[in-house]
Amino acid sequence: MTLRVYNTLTRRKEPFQTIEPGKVRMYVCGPTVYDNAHLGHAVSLLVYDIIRRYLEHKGYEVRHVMNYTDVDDKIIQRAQELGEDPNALAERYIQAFEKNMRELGVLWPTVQPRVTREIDWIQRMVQGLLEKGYAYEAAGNVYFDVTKDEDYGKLSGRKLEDLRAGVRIEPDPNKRHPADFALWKAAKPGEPWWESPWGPGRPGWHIECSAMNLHHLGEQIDIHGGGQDLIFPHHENEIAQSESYTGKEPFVRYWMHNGMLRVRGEKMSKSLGNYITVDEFLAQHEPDILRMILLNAHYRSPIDYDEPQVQQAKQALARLRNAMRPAYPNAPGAAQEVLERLQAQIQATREGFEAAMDDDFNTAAALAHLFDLVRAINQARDAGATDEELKPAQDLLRELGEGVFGLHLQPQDEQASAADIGPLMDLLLEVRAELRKKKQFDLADRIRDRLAELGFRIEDTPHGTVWRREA
RNA sequence: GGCGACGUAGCCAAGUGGUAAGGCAGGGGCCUGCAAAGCCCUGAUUCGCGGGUUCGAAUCCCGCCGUCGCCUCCA
Repeated sequence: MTLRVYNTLTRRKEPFQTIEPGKVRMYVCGPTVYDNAHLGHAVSLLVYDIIRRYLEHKGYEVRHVMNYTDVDDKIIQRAQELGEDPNALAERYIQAFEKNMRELGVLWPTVQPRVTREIDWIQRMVQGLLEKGYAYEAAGNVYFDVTKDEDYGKLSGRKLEDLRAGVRIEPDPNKRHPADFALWKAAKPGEPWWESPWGPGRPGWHIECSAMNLHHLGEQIDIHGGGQDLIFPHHENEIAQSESYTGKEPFVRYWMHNGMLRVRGEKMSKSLGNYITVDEFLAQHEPDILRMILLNAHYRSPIDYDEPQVQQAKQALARLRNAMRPAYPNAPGAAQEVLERLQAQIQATREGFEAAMDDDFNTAAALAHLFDLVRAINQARDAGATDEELKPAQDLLRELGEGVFGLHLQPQDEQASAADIGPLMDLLLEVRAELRKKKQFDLADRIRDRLAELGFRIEDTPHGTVWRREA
């Protein structure tokens, strides 16, 4: 089965073929670091994390680049408001962002370039675009001339005439066409600047990604990802710059765009003020809950964030985790027929999961296959299967649920601490079993309740009492 | 105004020509002293609405209604 990926450029799912066999060059647009990350940023991180995990699961070696925009209007403005050095401000938010990345458990990008450290590559591209006649200078600025680019608008499906008509802000008098965009911006007093052939200034927003791609991945790449809100103008402009500069098409084989996170039907964004920061979310919920919310939908669909969603994800996650629980105490072993059914489900799950993921990373369908496996595991456990007998199915659940989806189905620390208190817990449960035998349920329940307060859940199954630590 | 996406049970959601996955919530049952977890059974004759194409459509076409995104910085 081959992977098929939806390409925004062609608006179709296409067979996934990399430039170099077995290797994927993937670029994902990172944040502008002028404030704390909100859940929208987290969605993007998690979506491409899951995509990358699946590619690696399939055996690809992924070179994953995620940039930081660490110099731009908003950073400068914010720094001026706070009386802080723009570089220091950017650095502060990069650190905060990376803390969130660690908390969310995303695989670390191979390279994390920053605009301020790529100035020479950026200038080289600007210069090249000028020389080739795709750009022009005006008052210390350099603009890309969209009329020189034959197929400008192909990604977002826009025509130049429409853009001219639809301009909402007053056109920059330096621009020849309203859709022209800055490659290099002349520095205003008090702004960070670099020396250049066109005078002191700094890079425009779009050129950085083109330059970083060229520098870290090459003239042509396999996957370029980002939020759907970046399709226009950001990615459209990237294509224009990169293809005009290198003369090679396509710049990107597969343009991927994730759906927006919404709140009460509207996009979660800074400007609307309807956002929840990653820190705020993580103070209330574990990161896997956000992962579950995403896994339950397709990455290209918008997702509404609300409390019911969170609760549903939480319950679903608990169901996955419960399947990882051990066999009942003194399990006698399941009947041959039961084990055969479990074995058949293992096979069906592996195949179904991969087929779903191969279809443009259909995580919702893949997750459904995981739940089928969950049911089979629980059935087998109820039928008396031993740990040994459950192991192959649970191993698969862990391989796919943890390895590909990035969930934590069996936290390491829980197991470690469990080992330490095991004997103590056995003693307590022994006493409690005596109490129950003597029908002293008030005392037995008190032990159960008190242990629950301490974070240990006791459950009396038909086969004996089991306990586990609760998060 | 232009470009694009979406509308499937109470909720989330997959499914893009062959007769509606999965999860959450709910109801009934099993198990249990109770609880929890788990298991079994249970829900859309129907996929925003109206036409059309087809032997057959949630899936294709046309129209309408509604929601959202982009066109300005945004993951």
